[in-house]
Amino acid sequence: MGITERRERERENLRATILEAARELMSEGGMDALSMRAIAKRIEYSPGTIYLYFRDKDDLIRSLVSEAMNFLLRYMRRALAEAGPDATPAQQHRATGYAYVRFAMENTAHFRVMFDIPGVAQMVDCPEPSEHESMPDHESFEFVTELLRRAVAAGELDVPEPRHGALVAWGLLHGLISLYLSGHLAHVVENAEQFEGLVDAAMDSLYRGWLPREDPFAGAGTALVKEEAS
Amino acid sequence: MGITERRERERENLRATILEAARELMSEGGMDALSMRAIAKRIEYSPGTIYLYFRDKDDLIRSLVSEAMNFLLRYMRRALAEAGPDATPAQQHRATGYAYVRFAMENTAHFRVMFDIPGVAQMVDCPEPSEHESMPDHESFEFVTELLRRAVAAGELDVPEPRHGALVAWGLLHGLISLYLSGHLAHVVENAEQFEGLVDAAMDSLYRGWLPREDPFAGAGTALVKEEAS
DNA sequence: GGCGGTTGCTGAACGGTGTTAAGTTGTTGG
DNA sequence: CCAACAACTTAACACCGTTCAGCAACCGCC
Repeated sequence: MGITERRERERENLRATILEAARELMSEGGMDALSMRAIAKRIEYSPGTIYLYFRDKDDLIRSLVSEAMNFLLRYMRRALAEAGPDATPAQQHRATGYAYVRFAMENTAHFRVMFDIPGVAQMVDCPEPSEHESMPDHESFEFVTELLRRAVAAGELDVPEPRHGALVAWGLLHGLISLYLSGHLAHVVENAEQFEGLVDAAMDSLYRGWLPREDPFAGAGTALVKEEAS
Repeated sequence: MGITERRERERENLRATILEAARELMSEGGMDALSMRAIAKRIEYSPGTIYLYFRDKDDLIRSLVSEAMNFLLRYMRRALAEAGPDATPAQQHRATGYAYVRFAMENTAHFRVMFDIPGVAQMVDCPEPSEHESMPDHESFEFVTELLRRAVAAGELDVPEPRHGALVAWGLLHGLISLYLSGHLAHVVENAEQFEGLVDAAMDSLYRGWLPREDPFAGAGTALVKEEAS
């Protein structure tokens, strides 16, 4: 059965080659440069060949996103490892946040294909059953939530609802990155360093809101800024 | 000179008609449905005609974005008016935040064209000199910053750097909306009401971090969660 | 009144896109 | 040895943004 195995291997090989070419094109020229014909030309195959390995362009992008998700996960794991074994849960959470930002800065094209394309989330979430391994999208999210939960258990933070808290932190960083990458902050933050400062300030604001209070009555102050009219 | 004026009026009229058709197509079928040919068919003109009123598809989109920006601004002004004349600055700030979210929910297509398309910010920022009235993009941003500054002046909030603070609030809401609209929160927040709850929680976290503290030493706790290794 | 020039618009074309179906190889198994 | 199959190509289809020659209808002017 060595022959059929070699066939299988070669088949997987071409599939990987296609994905690699797609990844390169995306990184080099953005999403516009990612066309089926361009991929075909780069790997020196006919455009039709790609459709023997991917049902769709969407299918191909789905694989690209899945790849990028795993890549992001590695960023976060590495940040966790670099934070050291005696880092507190809150420190670990902050480290994963920075990893998210760093991933977006160092792999802008991947970040964009993950989050800019409408409907890509549904695509990755529900592939045809057993098509490919499911995405680590909310796997990593659950992981971050767990960090927050541990920080609460340790008395380090006071997050009313860790699930919400994780979402808030994610949204905060994601929004800042998104606005920065799309150029809407061009008039406010001029370069990457300034943006890092902004991220720092954002995290400070967030964690300061989550600090446990000695004064048991201090929490009531929140109502101050709550809107009364719906 | 009534004739040339009528000509001018008719010209502007067709321009407006084109924009209206584009707006409708965008709202109905998303960004994919917004093609020059589809616009032409809808207004019953030849595709080439559009190029007599807009240099580019980008130019057309730029106008669409400019429109949407003004629309968003109206949302925020209205929210401010509805908040009442005796609303505190912080309450006003929160109201504009909700207006931002409401705008995104009720005009998803407009929101997308404003923020999803790469490079649209630069397009709107620097149109050819005196092409059209400049965008209210960071006009509204400056306005929100001012609200925050006033809240600080009134002793209602303690925001170290209002400019950063406004960005953080913007990023937080924008990120949550962006993630929600792209479907990445589908597994965590199931419907619009849950999302509103999430927005509430996010705002609570944010403002809680900005509450002024009686205890002058409490602020030092922020360092607790700051990462030491770079 | 007729005429040159301008204006507003058309329709076809060009090169690009994703996608598919028929056709062409080369290999393999009975 | 030949039928079946797999991998791949080729050519087409329908769409896209964009351009440009041409064509009526109208303008001011002689």
